[in-house]
Amino acid sequence: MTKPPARTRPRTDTDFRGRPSAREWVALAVSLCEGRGVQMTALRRRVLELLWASGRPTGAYELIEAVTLRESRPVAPPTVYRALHFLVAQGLVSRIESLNAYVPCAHPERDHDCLFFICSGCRALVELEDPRIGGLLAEDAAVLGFVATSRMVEVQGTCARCAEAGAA
Amino acid sequence: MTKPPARTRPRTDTDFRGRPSAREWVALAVSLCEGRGVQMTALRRRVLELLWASGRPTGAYELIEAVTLRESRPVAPPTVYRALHFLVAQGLVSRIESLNAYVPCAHPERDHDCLFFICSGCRALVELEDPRIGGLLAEDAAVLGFVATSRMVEVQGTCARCAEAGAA
DNA sequence: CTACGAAATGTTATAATATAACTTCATCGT
DNA sequence: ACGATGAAGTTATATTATAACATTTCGTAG
Repeated sequence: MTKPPARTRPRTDTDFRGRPSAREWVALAVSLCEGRGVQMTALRRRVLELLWASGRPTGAYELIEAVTLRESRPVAPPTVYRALHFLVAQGLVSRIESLNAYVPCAHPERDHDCLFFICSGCRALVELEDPRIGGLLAEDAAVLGFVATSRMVEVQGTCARCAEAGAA
Repeated sequence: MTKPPARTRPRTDTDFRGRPSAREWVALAVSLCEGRGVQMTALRRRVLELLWASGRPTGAYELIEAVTLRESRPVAPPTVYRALHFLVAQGLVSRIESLNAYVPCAHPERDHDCLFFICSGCRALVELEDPRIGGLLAEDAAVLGFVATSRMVEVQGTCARCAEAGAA
């Protein structure tokens, strides 16, 4: 009774680290940019690699430090912020508003309608696709005559692992 | 086929300004606090009134200025931030993450599962309740073994009025 | 009534996040 | 080479938020 008929199964990557190797994933991003006629420059790529390597939501200033280290030269905020803007615009990276942080998008090849589950215990993030949510949001937007350009759905809480461990 | 069976109708206030008068609404907030045994102090109430009066998502520093004016004395950031934390914790105010701004919650008496539609044309915000979204999020969380404590759903776009006017 | 504790607020300084404005560099087509 | 364009460098600053500690307020136990 409380269980609605399963229509489309939500799909998750449980932990977005892992599966595609860094190289595969970055290569995909590069080819997407080529296909769109936009430039995946060295800097943008570096930011993308570092973000992927981090394996968790990462703040801009943390990235600035990481790029500085990796390039062995000081890199100022606007440089990294510009790269991030580009990557977000290309759908390769999502900004997590409730953390002021950034994550690589697990499936940049698909037009993404992602939900983010953020564990306050371990700071990990799980990205999940559930097209049903997008459908309802579209429906609600239509009722309002509202033309949506982007959506963000972020759920705070405790992941399974941390819940077991009794953390918060 | 594409239309799911309507279960619960979404409900909106179209524009959260208007309907309840400032006095009614603040009185409701006060009585909720009494019922919970928490203190609605003069400062917290002042912040709430100013937020309600503003009629749109309002930044913390804008509120600081407004309180300063209204109280005819300088008020420092922590003072207002503390009031905002309290009001958010009590469900009287929502923080809009994608704007770094705050809005009074239209229906503090109900446990809220609100969606926010944010117009980039006129900066207005529409709050909408759609229990179906909360249901799906709960379902997805369950699949992950994730224990949710709070959610945010924010949709950016253009409201009906601005769309007509051809704004962006 | 006063002394205490708890909660709220005041005060000062600073942290964390992000962008404005302008300059320089690289690349590409002519 | 030349100029146009987009990217990146550079400097300064805006915006948002909190840490840390002092003071006030107020109910209540003694």
